[in-house]
Amino acid sequence: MSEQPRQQAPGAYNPGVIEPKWQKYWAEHKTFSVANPGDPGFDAGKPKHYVLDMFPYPSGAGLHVGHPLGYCATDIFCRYKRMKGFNVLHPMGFDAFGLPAEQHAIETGVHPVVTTKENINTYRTQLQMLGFSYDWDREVATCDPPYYRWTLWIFLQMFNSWFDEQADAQDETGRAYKGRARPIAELQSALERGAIGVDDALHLVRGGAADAGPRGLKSAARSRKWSELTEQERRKVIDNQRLAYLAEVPVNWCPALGTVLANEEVTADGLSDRGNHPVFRRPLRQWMLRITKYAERLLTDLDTLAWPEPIKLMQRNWIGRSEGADVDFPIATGGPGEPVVGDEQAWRDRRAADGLPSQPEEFTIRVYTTRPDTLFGATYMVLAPEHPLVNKITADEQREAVTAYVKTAIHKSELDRTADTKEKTGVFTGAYAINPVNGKRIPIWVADYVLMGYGTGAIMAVPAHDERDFEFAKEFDLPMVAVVQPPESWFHDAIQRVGLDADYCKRQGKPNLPEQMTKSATATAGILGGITAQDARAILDGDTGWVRQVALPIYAQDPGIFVETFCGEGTALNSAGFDGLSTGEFKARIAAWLQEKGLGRGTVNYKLRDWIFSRQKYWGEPFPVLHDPDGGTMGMDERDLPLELPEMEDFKPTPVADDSDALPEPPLGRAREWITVEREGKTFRHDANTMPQWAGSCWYYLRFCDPANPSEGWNKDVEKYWMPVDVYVGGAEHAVLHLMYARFWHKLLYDLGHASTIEPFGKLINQGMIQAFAYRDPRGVMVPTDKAVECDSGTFKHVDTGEPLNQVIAKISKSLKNVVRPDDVVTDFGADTFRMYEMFMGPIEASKPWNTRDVPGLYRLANKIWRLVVDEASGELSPALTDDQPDEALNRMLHKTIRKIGQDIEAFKFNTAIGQMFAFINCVTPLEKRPRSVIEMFVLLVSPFAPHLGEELWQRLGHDESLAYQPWPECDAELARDKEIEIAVQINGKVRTRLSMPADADDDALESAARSDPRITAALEGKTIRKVITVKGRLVNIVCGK
RNA sequence: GCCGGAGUGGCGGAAUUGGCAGACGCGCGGGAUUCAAAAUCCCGUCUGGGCAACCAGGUGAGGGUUCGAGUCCCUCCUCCGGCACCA
Repeated sequence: MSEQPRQQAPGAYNPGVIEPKWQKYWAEHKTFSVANPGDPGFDAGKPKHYVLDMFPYPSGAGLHVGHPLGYCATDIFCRYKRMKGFNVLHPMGFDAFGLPAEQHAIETGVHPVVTTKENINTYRTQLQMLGFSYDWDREVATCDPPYYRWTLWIFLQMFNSWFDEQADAQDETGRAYKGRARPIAELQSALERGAIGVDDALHLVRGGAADAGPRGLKSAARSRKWSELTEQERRKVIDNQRLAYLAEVPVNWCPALGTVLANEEVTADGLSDRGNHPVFRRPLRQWMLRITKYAERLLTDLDTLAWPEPIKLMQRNWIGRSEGADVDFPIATGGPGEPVVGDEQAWRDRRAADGLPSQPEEFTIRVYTTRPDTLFGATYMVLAPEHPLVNKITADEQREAVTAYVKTAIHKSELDRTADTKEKTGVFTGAYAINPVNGKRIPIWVADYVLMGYGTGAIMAVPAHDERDFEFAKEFDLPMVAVVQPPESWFHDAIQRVGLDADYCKRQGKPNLPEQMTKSATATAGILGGITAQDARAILDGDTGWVRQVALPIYAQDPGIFVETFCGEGTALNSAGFDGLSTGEFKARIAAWLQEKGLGRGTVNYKLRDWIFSRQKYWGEPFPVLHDPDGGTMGMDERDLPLELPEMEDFKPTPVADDSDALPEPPLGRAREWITVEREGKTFRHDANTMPQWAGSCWYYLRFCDPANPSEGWNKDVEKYWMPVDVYVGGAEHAVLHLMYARFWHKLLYDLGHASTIEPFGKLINQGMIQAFAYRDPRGVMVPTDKAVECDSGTFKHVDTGEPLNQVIAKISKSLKNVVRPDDVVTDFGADTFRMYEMFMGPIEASKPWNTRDVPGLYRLANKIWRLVVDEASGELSPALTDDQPDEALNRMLHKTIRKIGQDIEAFKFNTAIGQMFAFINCVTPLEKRPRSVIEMFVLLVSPFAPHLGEELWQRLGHDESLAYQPWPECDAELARDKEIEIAVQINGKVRTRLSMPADADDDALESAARSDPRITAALEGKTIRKVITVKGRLVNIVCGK
């Protein structure tokens, strides 16, 4: 640190002394511990406020200056709220399970428990050093058995619940909605009573992984009564409905980390969120949480939250609700390789004769589409490589090609499969389906541009009106039929911008058409045939008239001639009885029509997937279940919780090759004694997986309410008092991870009666990222900060090479060596200065660069505040302090400051609140006499920002008690009011002069004052006044002409 | 590609939501104090012209609405964040 402050005078401001003093005082007096309802000392007369920080993962590096940004904000807010008379719950804890500790253990052999404890101690020391007013009695760490006991307990609640989509439910305000979780026992009894049929219980919402589950059972148990099912079948029916369930699903397998990852933990590049290792798809039997059942509520309840709109939007996009239709496409009869049997008429006849929807379920392909209005344009179908029907329908002569394709597609990493090239690949299966709306036979392909994870894993392809299908059809020369007529402007645009597709025309026997078209109008006319040269000219000029006569017929006949496809809304075409309908009307009608014809139904679909909840790791919560030898799984008895992790020394995953089919064995699998449980002569096994990092943070805000409760996760009454969290502050990187998962758990707990609100977090504030300077060499390569040196006046050079460097703003990262630790700043300037600097940097939500150069400005502020009270030379109270009453001007400044700081804290605008402190200081410092009452109030105003300084000055001003619960100063609006204000006088919108006017001067007074001002009369000389606009308290604008 | 957010002095940022652009801080320049320095205090600091009062221009670029635009509308550029073959 270049600028070392020094203390000389005995009474000089010395944060190195006063800060530890007050931190000790707060700890000893438990100043910030807050009582729960029912506890001694609880004050029921006060309103509550629950202010929560996103608790940190205690990494080995300790806090850097980015972490405390949000913590400073909430601390100021909490201190303010206490002074405003609230019971404030402000806890802190540690999200302590997770990969890095385990990685570290593998590298160093130090047990995660040890490193985690050490890191937590470091974090706690750093946080206390910054003077945050947490209630440390409520500290929790998610890796402590007394904590994760209840994480397991919540898991058991999920395991022992099902989601009843028909159930009536209401939120805490009484608003009614459908669908909620219920105990699984209620499903069982309903099945026994026959209140729910087996078929209903088997009806599984798509998107749940169980959909791909026991297909055999599905048809075997279908249409049978509960009493007719075997015990095993019954158990499968029940297990299929649990909100926590086991399923074999394609997962994101990361060999380098030796674990499976959630979709949310895999980046767009197909790399692991943590560590950037490649991730592969492979099927594994996994614990899943049925978050998809909550998709609708997670979506609609966003509207009730005071969250930043961009975060809500990210969640909406992640949930990805869309409306469309499911349509069943029968597989063509006669079987693969056999002669074509069905044509349109034959198919219709058969349907009519049978009065039935075509074929048994096993021989239809169900697709989901958001554009059922384009059904008549479906000219082929595509199955995802993982689709279960691929194998069944593939014709013998295509089998080899299909198998090879499927194999490579499935083993492709996410990276390859979503690579930017997006070149379409695929293989024909040899089989055909019947387009159910017109009976046309259409080929069925397999292609990896269709994803098993979305919709039904199969699509109807409408190349004329879908970009991907269009590309695919062009690649493989599949037929296209236009069924939506685009608006005229589209034709102009398409032809002018991208023209016609030369290659396509060549392949289709229309050689060089676009090339020649552009040459001359006559050539165009010749090529298109049947149109005049004039029309052709019009096409080239992009004139309007030609669309209906020329462009549309070409398009209707073969949309492939155009380079682009039309995916927008228009008017139906080539769609039998639906021709002429707008896309909207068509969509509205077709759902009912499909249903009536037994071909499909309107559906809602979500992108949200069920949550893959197992990790093949040691350092996480173990699953509170027992697997029996028959393959069944039962939840542990709640009384046996917690299930503690076994002692282990080696956490390495069993190595498995990237593309091997061998199952990876998690470290827990090697803890033989722990994992096997003998009971009633049978050998049960615990699960070798653990829960993902997010589990513990899904409910920590509930434990904070009642952290020491030994017999429950939290007491219901206490929860009811504190919840919901009123203000939640943390980084935007959790927009779709933690914030979605926690909402899901909370809703589930609400359904089961363990939580009293449908949402856990009321107001959410996303703190911005603190960045730091970094340096870029002439080639654009980033250079670590310690390799850069400042030359004269703002230019930088490389230490070794001497090359000039550009100073840029970058993320704080170890590799750039631009990490700034708060410890150094606290050592040099004190925590109060650190806090005020972070708050003064800019708006809390904005990203902004740390600049150590700016810190002394806030240190100066702290010193100036100090000197208002203390005489530096003697260490006594400043002789300028008097018992006089403040004059009018000083009172105005004081009350304006009270108002501004209070308003700004409420609005989380701490930067401008500190700006006001500067203004106050600049006003008061020069005064020779400073009324003590005014200074005392100011000390209170400053104290949330600089609490150590505040307490010390408060004490020196003669108060025995901490100021933490002193009433916040009240603003007297009358005293704060300006009597005289400056009015701008404009001529034609340009300020010509300023007048001092009484604050309450009316429009007439303003206008006449403006008109009589000599400068204005001079400027208006020879001009006619057209209009005069007056804005009370602001300005007068005189509009005039020559 | 799609969806968000943001572009204001040398730097961080203000601007009562359509009303005096650049508050406040940093930095820089000048001065006071000091044997000297640190610390502290005072003055100046958007750009161009003028000794000055003052004049002209100015909020990423271009257009528009308005008495008046950093703020609202249209087109475009740049940076940051999210999603990405989602049928």
